[in-house]
Amino acid sequence: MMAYWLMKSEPDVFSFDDLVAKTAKGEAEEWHGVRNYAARNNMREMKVGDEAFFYHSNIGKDVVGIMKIVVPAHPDSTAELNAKGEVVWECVDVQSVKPFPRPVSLAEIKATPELADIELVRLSRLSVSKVSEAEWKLICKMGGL
DNA sequence: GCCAACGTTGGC
DNA sequence: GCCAACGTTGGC
Repeated sequence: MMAYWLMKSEPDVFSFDDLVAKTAKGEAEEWHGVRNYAARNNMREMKVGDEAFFYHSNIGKDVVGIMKIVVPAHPDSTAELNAKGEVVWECVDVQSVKPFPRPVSLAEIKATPELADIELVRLSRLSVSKVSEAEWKLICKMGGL
């Protein structure tokens, strides 16, 4: 079964446009740098073909587009090993699917009663969160898709 | 720049 | 295993 996700990135570090440019060249982006177990566990659950919202945190604070998982969870090449020499941190690889004609802001999401339970709001510090099918469809609609 | 919400660390 | 202290994220 297909699942939906939301992944945050600070656009001055890596933006949706950066992902679109990479995808246009036929490359995928390794979503490295996640150092939180709940976020990692979510990435471990992702399957190739799952779709995720790209959220710009700090700057913009809006959902700007859709991406897809193209490689399932694998060791994060930027992560250090733990004391036992084990890889603790993992990441998936993603490519862009399409931008939203109109970005959906965090303020709009918070102002929408149907989205009151979305993890983006409920677990505000989690950088990789789950999105229900109903939430996904509504946010796509709000974004003009 | 501040602060709330959480996660992590380390002493006991 | 508990909990205080501290660090980080991210919105405001």
